[in-house]
Amino acid sequence: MDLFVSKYINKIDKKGRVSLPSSFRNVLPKANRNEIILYKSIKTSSVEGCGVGRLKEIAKRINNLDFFSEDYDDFSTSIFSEIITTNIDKEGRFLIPEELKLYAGIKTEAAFFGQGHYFQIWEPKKGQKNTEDSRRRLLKEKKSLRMILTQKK
Amino acid sequence: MDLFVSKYINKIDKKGRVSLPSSFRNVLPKANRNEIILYKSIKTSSVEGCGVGRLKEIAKRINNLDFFSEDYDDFSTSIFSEIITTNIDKEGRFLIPEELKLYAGIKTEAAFFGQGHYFQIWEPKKGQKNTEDSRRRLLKEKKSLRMILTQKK
DNA sequence: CATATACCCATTGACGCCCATATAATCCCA
DNA sequence: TGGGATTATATGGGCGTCAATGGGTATATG
Repeated sequence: MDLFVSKYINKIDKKGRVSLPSSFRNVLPKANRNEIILYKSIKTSSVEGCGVGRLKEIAKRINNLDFFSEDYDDFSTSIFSEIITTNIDKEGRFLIPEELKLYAGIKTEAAFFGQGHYFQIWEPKKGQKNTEDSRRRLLKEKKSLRMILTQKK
Repeated sequence: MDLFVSKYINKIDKKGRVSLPSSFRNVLPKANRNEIILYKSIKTSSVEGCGVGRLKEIAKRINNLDFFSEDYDDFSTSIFSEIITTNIDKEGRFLIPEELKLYAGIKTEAAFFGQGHYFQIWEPKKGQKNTEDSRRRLLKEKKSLRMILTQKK
């Protein structure tokens, strides 16, 4: 499985370390298995994360923009300067920077939610609520849900 | 990681020295790890910096502009004639030239913003404001943001 | 000679690496 | 197939190393 799936709740120890769920670690390419990137979610109060490979693709796209345009600066500021790289230790743990923990309201426990090509880290209760809200919204639109699930390509 | 990412705020000591963030130093090629180039940002009141290798890339970008346009002269004058090379000492510190500090309004602290293939140095508060403004502009253009972030492949 | 800059050394706190344990999952063989 | 043995995962803690910072002294440069 090369996608981030499922949900896990892990503890944050005194030093601020938290285990990246084992199944998430296995999604990372063997080459860069000891490094991930974290950033504030744009739409939710959670932290999002993924492997560095995804960042390199984004870098490539930004680099193709007009170098002297305002957009170029905006993208590179909003993306590169807000991204934080974190190292994963031999036990599979990493540190969530203080600023990001604050943004997501995370204190002693972190809830990891697989999102396919990336994952989200929530304060457990907020994450739970988000799941419920999101499911409720989805049920209101069964039609479009069916469309996605039955789509042939 | 071979890109300048994240944000760091470092102090400038009495002698005017400031540490280049460790993760930024690691982006520089092992060969020229003790030298960077600095110049005034064209579009913002910040100082931009990068490894010496990046110069060639900048030259190429400018070369792609219309040779007879005003922009060509302006960019090439503004950038090339104003570039300053600076040495990094054994502790990873360097001096920001007085003129550049003045240009960016930097006094006692320097905020380093990763920008992918280069970085910016801001007076912390101005840098903070720039980040917010830039993010605001981008959110107005959700479409283009999605274009950059969406992974297809 | 005066100022600026490079080199050396010291301090502090954060982080990485190592080792240890408990619990859970998996395996393996009688 | 059952149950003990092995392995993996999550978690806790000690300790050495490194990054950021401060300061003294030598060296250079005009």
